[in-house]
Amino acid sequence: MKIAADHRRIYNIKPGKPSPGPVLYWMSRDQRLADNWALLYARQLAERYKSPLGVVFCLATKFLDASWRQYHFMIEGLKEIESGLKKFNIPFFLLLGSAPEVLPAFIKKHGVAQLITDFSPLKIKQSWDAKLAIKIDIPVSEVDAHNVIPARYISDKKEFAAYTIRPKIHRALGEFLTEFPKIEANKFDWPGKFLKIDWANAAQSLKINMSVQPVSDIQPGEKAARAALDKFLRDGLKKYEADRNDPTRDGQSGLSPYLHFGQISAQRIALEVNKTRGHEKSSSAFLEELIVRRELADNFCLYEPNYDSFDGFHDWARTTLNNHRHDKRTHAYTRSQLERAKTHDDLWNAAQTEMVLTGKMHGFMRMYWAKKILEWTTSPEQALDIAIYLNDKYELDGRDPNGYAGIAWAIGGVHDRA
DNA sequence: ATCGGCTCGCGCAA
DNA sequence: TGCGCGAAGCCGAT
Repeated sequence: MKIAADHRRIYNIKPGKPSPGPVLYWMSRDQRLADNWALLYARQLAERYKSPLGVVFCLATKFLDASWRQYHFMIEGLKEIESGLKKFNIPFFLLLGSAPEVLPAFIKKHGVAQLITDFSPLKIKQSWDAKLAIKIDIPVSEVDAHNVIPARYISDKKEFAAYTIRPKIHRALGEFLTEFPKIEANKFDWPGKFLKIDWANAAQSLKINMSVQPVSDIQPGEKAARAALDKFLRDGLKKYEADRNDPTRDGQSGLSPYLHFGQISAQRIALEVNKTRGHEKSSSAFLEELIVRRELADNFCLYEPNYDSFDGFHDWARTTLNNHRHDKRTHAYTRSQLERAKTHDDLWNAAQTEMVLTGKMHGFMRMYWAKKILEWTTSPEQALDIAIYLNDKYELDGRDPNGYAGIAWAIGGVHDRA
């Protein structure tokens, strides 16, 4: 008996009756084969309609402020998916360009009958979905493969703070924090031959900043993600409660780059943490970060279109920030000075340098880092722009709802007390 | 260092 | 309508 994807994970972007023909999963945010509800659902449809199944990834020539560091991390993960899909009789296609630019022709050429995609609350993915939907005439469904509790299901509005979403999440966990079925090989062959993907050519198509180099001590991909999880379960979890907020210790999980690219499932991490025993305080603190705070960030971006601007802050926060627009700054720095870690503050410079060199900043330092940018620039709008620019350009886990929500918290009091 | 008063909107209980 | 409460609180008095 197969476990079907929960209907509450599925949202019809474009309703319609599927005709016979191939099922296509347009993979975007959830770049993995294991524990992926969008892939499982697509596989389920292919079984029901006795159809071939393919997976496509559309490589946009640029994505927000992503640089070669993040594209490299992502492309290495996608290479693993290309080879991994072979044993499931599912071809992997890489198209160069954004989905609304390149998918309609592909769908037409291959007679695709239904399209499945994964869920992201970010404006860029939502707008790709909408633009694509009006260009094609087949049904399109979105599956929330990223959240343990689907974002559209847990709440239909912008939550005020963690304490308003937390009880909803805890009530729903019993139903959603369940084991995944294993993906099985598809029974129906995709017609035609496939060329091996030319990854070098794909990299050359990018119009991005190539000077931010890949990092060497975080290995990309689904296998590396699982290894990092196993290491955390073995060595890190027991010290998590005590060490996580000390930037001089290695007390955090290090899983956020993998979570950001969907190279590991949060639900998988939660299941494995729940299998451990004896570190209840650490486990519950970690699950609060992994589930409540992460899914609160998705909720913020889904229901607040101004998640990356001043207008997304509460009235009381905008009032306060407006009242202090002309306060004298003891230090005022340009974006370039901040980017090059040229401030008077050794601690801030160290955090900034850590991010530039390693692609991550300790979570506790991120608060200090962002709040000082507000203090040392001439307007909250400028502070927000600079924080987002730096975060998106250097952090492996940038360009993520967590980043936008975290920066909005630091600069605009989002999810904080008034 | 510690303490108490304070913000203001949400959500539950009554 | 009242009341308790909030991610790593804020601030001034002692």
